[in-house]
This record gives sequence, structure tokens and C-alpha cells, in this order.
Amino acid sequence: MLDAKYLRNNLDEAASQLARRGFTLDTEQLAEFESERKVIQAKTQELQAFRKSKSKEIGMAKKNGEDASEILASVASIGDDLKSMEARLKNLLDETNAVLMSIPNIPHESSPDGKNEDENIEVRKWGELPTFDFDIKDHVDLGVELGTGWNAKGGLMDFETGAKLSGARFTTLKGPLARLHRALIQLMLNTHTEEHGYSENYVPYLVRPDALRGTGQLPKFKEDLFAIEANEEDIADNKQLHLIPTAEVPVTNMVSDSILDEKDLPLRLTAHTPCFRSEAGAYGKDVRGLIRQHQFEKVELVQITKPEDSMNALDELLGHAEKILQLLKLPYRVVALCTGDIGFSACKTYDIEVWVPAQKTYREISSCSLFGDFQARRMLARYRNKETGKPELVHTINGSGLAVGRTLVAIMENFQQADGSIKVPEVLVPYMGGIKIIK
RNA sequence: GGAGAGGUGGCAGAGUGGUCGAAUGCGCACGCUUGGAAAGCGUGUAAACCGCAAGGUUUCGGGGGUUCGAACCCCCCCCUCUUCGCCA
Repeated sequence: MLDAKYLRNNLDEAASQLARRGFTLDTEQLAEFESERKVIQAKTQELQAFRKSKSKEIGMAKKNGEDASEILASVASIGDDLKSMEARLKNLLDETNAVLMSIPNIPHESSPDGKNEDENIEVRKWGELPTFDFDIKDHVDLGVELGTGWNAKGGLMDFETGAKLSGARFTTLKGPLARLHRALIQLMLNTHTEEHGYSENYVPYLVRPDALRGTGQLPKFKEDLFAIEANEEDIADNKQLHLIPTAEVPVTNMVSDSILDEKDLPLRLTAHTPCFRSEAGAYGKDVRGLIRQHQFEKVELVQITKPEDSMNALDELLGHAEKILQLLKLPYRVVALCTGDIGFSACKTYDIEVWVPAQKTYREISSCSLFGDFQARRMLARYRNKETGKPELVHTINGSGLAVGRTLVAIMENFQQADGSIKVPEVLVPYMGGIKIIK
């Protein structure tokens, strides 16, 4: 959420900043809300102040044994006025808040201008693209043909069984491929906790709407989420549980509603979780293979920092995610998202894209974003500034480190051999119980 | 799921209808003291919102109610702890 005060006092500037990302701010509506708010709030507070002082007088009079009936009479009539004023104010504030919650973050000045992903800017490339002296297969063909006969029928990557159990966009992995998938998670978590200074967390996979509002998935992107069935009462009370679309939600919200100690910052948090996305609006997109699933695993990196440290933290976190691909020797590139392509809550985002040989292109495998105080304001996550002694909003940063399923895809395709087997990256061999080739 | 206890500031913890945004302690900040530190002493220290400011409003788990006035009384809900049951 943007700072309401900033918005009020710099409406036109905010509008032009938001226009950079293609968002049209309804300045007229906000100005109208604001002028109405001023009047109603002043009136309400005036009535409240009157009642408060009169009540105090009554209290004193009674204590002194004086007759308070005259003061009582003077305050008796304001009850209804005050009640209706308070109700109007509350309605107006709720309405305003609903609008504010739907306004995306203002892009950072360093985010390149652009309309869509075509205008993203490549920052760097790493690694050499593999060359093959045979006809390569994509991960689907590789996975389906691998280990045929293992477990009676089907290959190590079994889309039919996944579909039977749960429908489209669900997959089962078997045998050494399932283990490779697990090995990746272990490698990622170990690297981030042992070498990059992150603390490991285990978090709930079902969260309340408040948490989703905190990080910005709600109220605008409800259709992307899976929600648990709930009765109307729970829905009204904001208790309907939703499956997390990313660990960003539970991990970042760990610091919601709190005032952190400055000396504890930055917080570096990591967690491995499954992620669930309904992928509404993605029909026909990446229907083949493991790229776009309703359920996938991810190791997430989150940092909670002081405002002045956040930009460095983003660069640092990006490096931590890249490190995994370097360890795996997978070629990738880093892309700075343009203003038209950054997510709702982010002000600056780098995507890491890994080389996918069968598609002859780089595909997103991590998205590392700086949110400034946008999420912190929604979550009310603060730290006590030692110099001022006052609580101030923290900054939040997060990124995938990495998306596990897509990493598996990249390994299969980049390290495939002529006979359809997969060479296990060296760093993973210890996690694979010594298995060097998956066939 | 049953029974009991409880939810108050950064933390611990008093407060059962009026001058209570709230004692006290810890923590934190500043000052005195010291060669320096500790201890000690003194002062200060909740948050959100409105306002250029002075100042004002709101908030004692959440929501309703009673009252001129609610941390305090009534109703509903949530959470935590103890305990019994059940259970991976």
C-alpha cells in the first residue's frame, strides 16, 4: 500500500509515477474521498471531544457531590449525531482503504520504463550454452521415457498418473527423478543457510486472507489462489484459509504487526514450501510439461531490512539465487523487469532465467523483488529507529532461490545424453546417494 | 471436542465505572558519576490517524451492547496456557 499521506499531498506526482507501469490512478475519486473525509472527520472528532470533556466534568462533579444534571442534559442529545457521524466516517475510510489496497506500488526510479516483457533489459549472462551432437528431447519426452518399467508402468515423470489423481497441471515424479527433486531442495536450503546466512523456517501452507493482503496477493488476485471451502461466517470474519501461492506469504508475514529491534536487522529468512496456483488465465500457456503446474516446490529467500539497506539487499539476494545455478552449472541470464512487467507489490524486480535447450530460450526460474515499504505498510511491520526512537516501516525483499520444478527441467534438458539418460550435476551426487546418471 | 485459567505498552505485570493512555519493574535513550566501564542516581520513553503547528481523535485480543462516560459491566467470537479425551 502506498502512503496515504503521500498520496494526498502528491496526487498528480503519484499518478504520473504509476502511469509508468501502465496503471491509471483515479485522482478525481481520491480527491473527492479526501475532501469528504476532511469534513466528516473534523465533525466527528469535534463531537467526540465535546462528549469527552463533558463526561469528564460529570465525573468531577459527581465526585465532589455536586449536581450534574445540567451537564448531563447538555450532552444527552449528541449521542445519535455522533453515532451516525462515526458510521459515515467508518464507511468512507473503509471505502478509501479498499481503493488504496488496489493501487500497485510505485516503480523504483531505477526500474527501466516499458510496456511489457519485451522491454525488459538483460543485465548479464552466465555460463555457456550446451551443444549437442544428437537430436535433443524436451524434459517431457525425457522424463516419460526414463526408467520405463519402474513401478510397473509409466516413466519417472508421469503426467497421466498426476492427471488421474488431480487433473491437468499435476504431475508425479518417481524413483531417482523424485530423489533428484528432493536433492535440489536440500542443496538449496543447505547453501542458503550454511553459506548465505539465512535462517531456516518451516511455515504453514494455509494462510488467512490477512497474510495475503499483507504481501499483496489480495484483494486483487483472488482468482490465482486456491481457497479452502469455508462457511459464510468464516469468510465474513476473514478466516477463510487459502493455499499459499509462494512461501513469500507466510515467511514475510512472520514480521507483520510487530516492531523489530534494529540490531536484529537485516532478517534473512528461507523456507522450502509447496506452492499452489490456480493459474486462472493461463489456459493454453505452457500446457506441456512441468513448467506451469498447480502445485510446485520452491525454496524462498526473504530479507527484512532497514530502508537504507534494501537496495543492496536485493542485489545480495539476487546473487544468492544465482549461486544455486552456478553450483549446478546451468547457464542463465539476469533480466531487469521494465515498469510494465513488475508485479503489483514490487518497485524493482530482477528475473533469473535459465536456459531451456528444447525451447531454445531462457525461462524464468526466479524472480527477485524489492518492495520498499509497500508490504511493510500493509502488514504493519516496523523496526525501532535508534536515532529517532520511533518505529519506522521496514523494507521487504524476496526471491525464489529457486523454483525447484523448473530447475529440474533445466537439469534434465541441459544434461541429457544421447541415450536419453540424465547426468546428475556433481554437487548433487552426494545428495543422490552416489547416483551419477539417471536412466 | 470437554473443563478450567488467562489475553493490558518493546517485554513482564498492576489496574473491576469518571482526573486512566494506564502504577511498578525490566529494557531502551540521554545526563550525572568514572581514567574507562559496571553499579548507582536523575530525566525521558506506547501506537495509529488528522493537523504547517498548537493541538485533537482513536486504541487495553476482535465485534456488538448498557452508560453522559467502559481496560473495568453484559452478549458473541478469536487466540494462548493447563488438563482430560482423541491422534500423525
